[in-house]
Formats: sequence, structure tokens, C-alpha cells
Amino acid sequence: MAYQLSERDKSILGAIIQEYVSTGEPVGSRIVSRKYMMALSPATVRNVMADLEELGLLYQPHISAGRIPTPEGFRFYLSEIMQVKALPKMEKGIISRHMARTAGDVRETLHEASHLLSQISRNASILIMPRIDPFLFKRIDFVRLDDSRILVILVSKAGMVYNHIVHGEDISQDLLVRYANYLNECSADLSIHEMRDRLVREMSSEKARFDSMMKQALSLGMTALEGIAGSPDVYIQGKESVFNSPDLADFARLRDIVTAFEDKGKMVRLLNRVLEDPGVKVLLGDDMEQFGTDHFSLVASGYYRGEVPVGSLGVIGPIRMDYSRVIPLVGYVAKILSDLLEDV
Amino acid sequence: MAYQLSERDKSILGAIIQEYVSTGEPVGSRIVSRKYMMALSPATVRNVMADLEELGLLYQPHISAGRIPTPEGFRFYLSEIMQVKALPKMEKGIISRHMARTAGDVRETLHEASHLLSQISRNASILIMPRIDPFLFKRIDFVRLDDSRILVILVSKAGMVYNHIVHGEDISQDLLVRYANYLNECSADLSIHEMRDRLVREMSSEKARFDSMMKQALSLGMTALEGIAGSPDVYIQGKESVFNSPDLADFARLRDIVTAFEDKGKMVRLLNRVLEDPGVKVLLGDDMEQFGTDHFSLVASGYYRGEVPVGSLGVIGPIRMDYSRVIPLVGYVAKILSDLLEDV
DNA sequence: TGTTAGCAGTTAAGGCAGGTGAGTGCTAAA
DNA sequence: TTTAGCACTCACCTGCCTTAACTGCTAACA
Repeated sequence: MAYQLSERDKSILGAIIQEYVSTGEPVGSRIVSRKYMMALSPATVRNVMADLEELGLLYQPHISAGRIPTPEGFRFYLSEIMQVKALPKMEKGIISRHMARTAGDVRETLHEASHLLSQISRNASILIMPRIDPFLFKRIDFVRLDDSRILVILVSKAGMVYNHIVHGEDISQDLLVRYANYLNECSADLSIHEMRDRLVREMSSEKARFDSMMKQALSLGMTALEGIAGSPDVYIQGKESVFNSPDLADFARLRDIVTAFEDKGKMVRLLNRVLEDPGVKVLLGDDMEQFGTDHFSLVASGYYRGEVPVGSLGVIGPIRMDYSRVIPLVGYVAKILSDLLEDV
Repeated sequence: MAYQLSERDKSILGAIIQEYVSTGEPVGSRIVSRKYMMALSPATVRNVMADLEELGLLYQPHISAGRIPTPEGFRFYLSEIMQVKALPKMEKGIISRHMARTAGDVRETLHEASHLLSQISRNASILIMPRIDPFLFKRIDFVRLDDSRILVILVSKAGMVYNHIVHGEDISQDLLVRYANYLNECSADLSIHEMRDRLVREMSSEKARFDSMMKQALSLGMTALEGIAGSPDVYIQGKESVFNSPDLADFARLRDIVTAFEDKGKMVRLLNRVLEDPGVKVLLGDDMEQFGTDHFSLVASGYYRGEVPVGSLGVIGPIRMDYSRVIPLVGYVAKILSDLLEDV
């Protein structure tokens, strides 16, 4: 949706948003004229504000109050007006150093990324654990737990351990070890995605039809991979920071957001939307209506191993957020994280 | 601290607490007289209330208001006055059935326990994951990740998978496999605690001094066990229910509790205190001051494998909680959980 | 001596009136 | 097209009053 706004209109909208972001109060024409647009009188600003309100970019909480940007107003601001600041050198330094320190242990690296996001943005951060697929396969093991249950342990080269219980009878522990050996041999140095492809191919090959041991192994491997690739994990850190946001003095909103934090499934669905294409995305307004409030906004980006998206991370906070700082922050953390993942 | 209270004093204190728990409002002398103690006039009740206030069991938010029990008042009520109700048959049924359904998969069982606690009590529930020690050893594996790091995977008979990265060079993967085989053989059917004891013993035995392979294996096993036995995990479920408690309309209190939820370390320390002796314990008032508010209370119990404590669970909520319902609930869930753990 | 009735005193809370200030829309002039 | 001026609106604060829920105290009572 493109609005026909003059440069002057844009800079007034920009001034209103800047002022609102820093104070949280409705902003009136006089303030804008005095603090931002010395060249224009309050009356002129008022005329422009009336136009912007008509377009749905601003609204008045009550007739004699100043204006507040609508979610739509923020959206327009983000796409047409805001200039993303470069991330300060110091923050870049902190991020690279802290992340580099954890290199090698993927789980640690992810924790650190989420931690840095919430610390630096002073908002809650959210991170979806990587899908297992793109990582390199290291080893698989089967352990018989009892008559009916087999524990599958899968290790990626990065040192992530996934485990899953499958049901299956009539296979002795000895046989399980041989299955595992077979799978380990034929999957060395593949990504887990490739490994799955290969299993599917071999299953339907001539050889499998006659070698029942091989067939069993393949089928067990398949079942295990299906199970393991299941539901992703979510970290949310810094939840308490939502209490620092004064526009949340409203009880109902606070409840909505805390409740939403608990619903991991919702979070995953939301975050997965940003994986669709690369770069930092901002979700606000309607995008977040599943939260029960449109006063929140999510700045998120996918992170990648090579070209392949493996998960996403971001910052979640009140809609009045300093986007020009948070956007480059999320972008930079995602980049460093992707760089580190490439090496493992 | 024992107070000298007559039976009449006790039943008035009981009435005040009951009324306060159900309404959340300060309770006055007239209500007590009309609803609970028809035989006594408000004036008489007033006299008693004044005494109870002097003892520190009640307080008045302001001079012309009714009385509210102090934490000390609750504590006295819990130890001397309250009758624990039996848990309703229906709830018992629900609990046993749901828990039994997850039998075999310990992780699932724990989730279910925590979930039931928060559902039935309509408060947040908290559960500390079992310490690994008392479980039966199933299998250990070493996987070399790179030149310096070795991944240790330990599986308990219950199907819990623990993993940990240790640093160690100069041991080839082949050798690691032999170490693992050795440890697996000599630790079959031991609890992990016993396994640790045995490793310590063998380390200092004559044989180890001369068999360098054995010595290496033992030392690696020890390091791994140390690492794995590290920090326990905490589940907290139903956090959003703190919003349903009207006496929390106070913003600062809400923030304190949500912040405390985030601090897992604090939670573990708190919960570990209830492990010291068996049965359901109630922590309130001073016990909870680390939370920044004394308006919360924790009803918790250890859970056991046989006689050995492995973790603890409980319900956390506002100090005005229906203890006569929550206490048997926590007790019953802990019992069922302990029973299920015994079997694995 | 313990219990009660009565009464004066305290306090929170709610409703109402009036004043203030921030901000608006509209109109007319520059 | 911009601006100044003006009347108007509304939230918010203040002070004032009333009401209701309590209490503590005292004196009378069984």
C-alpha cells in the first residue's frame, strides 16, 4: 500500500514517531513544530496531521489529545522514512567477541546469540533452535530400552545430540548395533538432509529388496529421522523486560504477551514466517493479532548454514521500539551466527 | 514459635483466613461473627482480633479496615489449625490415569506431572528435573567431535539421554570405543551413583596402576560423570495464571514474580531446600524473601526413586492460596511420580 | 469476669464542581 | 499556501462532601 505523501508530510510523520518512541505520550502539533520543524507553525503541522489521520497513519486517543502512530503508520515509517543506523562499533565488537568465544559448541552459540539480543536491545529475545536437516551427520546409535521401545541417538558433527524413542519389537540389541554400523558407514560426511534422501533411494533399490538386514536398518533409520526432525525448540530470554515498558502498565496487554510467550507453537509459526525470504523482517499490527494485542512487534531474521535456512531469531517488544537500532542489531547477530554455523 | 491461643482464638483466626483466602479483601469483625461464629458478637470478635494483631498474626492495612493475615499468621494456621482435606476421588483418578499413560518415558512423565499440578491447582507449577545419580546405568558412548572435544552420551535405563562435551586430546575414536565398551561392561545394572563409586575405587586399585588403557578409560568416565551431574533443569508451567490472582494487580509484585521465574538458579536453590526431609513443605514469608516480595508461597515436595531423592516439584502462587487443597495435591502427584520412577 | 451494646472516631472511596492546560478544528487574513 | 487567532473539547487535578466499613473504648450487663 503506497501513500502519496510529500517529503514534508513524511518528515512530520517521522518526527511524530521519533517523539512518540522516546516519550510514549501522544504528541501534539506544538511539540512537533518546536522540537522538529522549527520552520513550520503548529497550525500547519495540525493540517498535515489531520491528513495523516485520514490516511490511517495516526490516531487520537481522544479528541483533545495529541496523535499516536497506528501500526499502519509504523509500517509506512519503516518502509519509506526510517534510515537504519549502522550498529555502533562497540556493540559489533561485543557481539563478535562473545559469539566467537562459544565457537564449536552450537548450543552454546545459540544461547549466547539469544542472550546478546535481549541484553543489547533491552527487550525479550526469541530464538528457534535449528532444524536438524542441514547439519552434517556424525553418528547414529540405537539402544534397546525394553521389549517395545528403542532409543535413537543422533549426533551431528556440530555436537548437537538429538534423541527420540521409536517403537519396534523383535530386533535384538546386537542386531541394532549392526544396523547402526551400517547406517554410520553409508552416511559418513553427508548432511542429514542428504542422508534422508539416500535412505529413501536405497529403500527402493534392487539391493534392498533382497537384503532383509539392510532393509530393516534403512526402515529403522527412516523412522528415527522422521521422529527427530519433529518439533523445534524455542528459547525466549529477557521476558522480564516487558515490565520496563511503561505503555504496558495496562494489565490486559501484559497478560496477553506473557501468555503468548508460553505458547511455543504460536511462536514457532510466527518465526517461521520470517524464514521465507532472507533479511530482517518486522512484524507488527495485523501480523501479530494472534497475540491478542496489536501493541507488540517482532523484529526477526532467519539464520543460515550456507544458503540453507536452519532457524530464526529476533527481538520482541512493544510496538514503539527503536527500530533503527534493533533492526541492524538483529541483522548483525544473525549474520555472525550464520558465519559460525558455516564452519561446523 | 508456639503461641498460647485458646480454641476460640484459633477458630477465629481460621475463619479470618478462610474468608480472606476466598475473597482477598480485609475481613472485619462483623463478617466473622455473621458467617462463621454466630455465637459471638462482633465486639467480642474485635477483642480477639486485637490480641491476634498484637501477636503479629494479623495486620490492618489502615486503621479503619478489616484484618489481613500476616505470613506468620498463615504459618501458624498451617501448623496448628488447618485440616488437610483428602484429595477428591475424581482428581486422584485423573492424576493416576494421566501419569500412568506416560509410564516408561521419564521425560514425558515429568512433563505430565508438572502439567497436572498447574492445571488442577490453577497456579504456576515448578519442577526440578531429576538428578541423574539414582537412575540405572544403561550405556555410555564417546564420540570425538574434533581435535580437542569429545562428546559424552550417557543413557539411563529410563531412556533419559544426557550429553556433555569434555576436552581431551590424543585419544583416537577407536580407543574411545574401547573405553566405552570397557565402562559399559563393568557398569551393567549399576545405578549411576554406584557406577561413580566403583570408578573411584577402581582408579585407586592395584590393577589400574599398571593397565594404562583402563586408567584412561576410568579417568574419562569420571570426568564425564562429573560434567553430566552438573546443573539441573527446571520446568515452570502455567506462569500466566499469576495474572488471575487479583491481589497481584500490583505491578511491582507481578514484576518480581515473573523475574524470579526467569532466574532458574534461584528456583533450584529454593526447591532443593524441600528435599532435606520428606513430605510436603510450605515456604512463605521470610522463606521467599529472595523473591523481592513476601506475597508468594511455594508448596513443594521432593520426589524419590525408592528412598533416594531425585528432584522436587511444587506449586507456586499468591500467599493466599487454598492450602487445604493444594497440599494434598502436591503430595499425591509426588507420590505417584515416585511410584512410577521406582519401576524404571 | 467475660461479654455485649453503643458510640465516637478514622479512613478509603466515590461523586461532584470548578479550574487548568494541552490540543484541536475552523475561519479569515497575509 | 501558510499562519494567526479563537472558540471549543476533553482529560486530569483539586478540593469538598458524603457514605460505608471498620475500629477502639467505655459502661452496662449476666
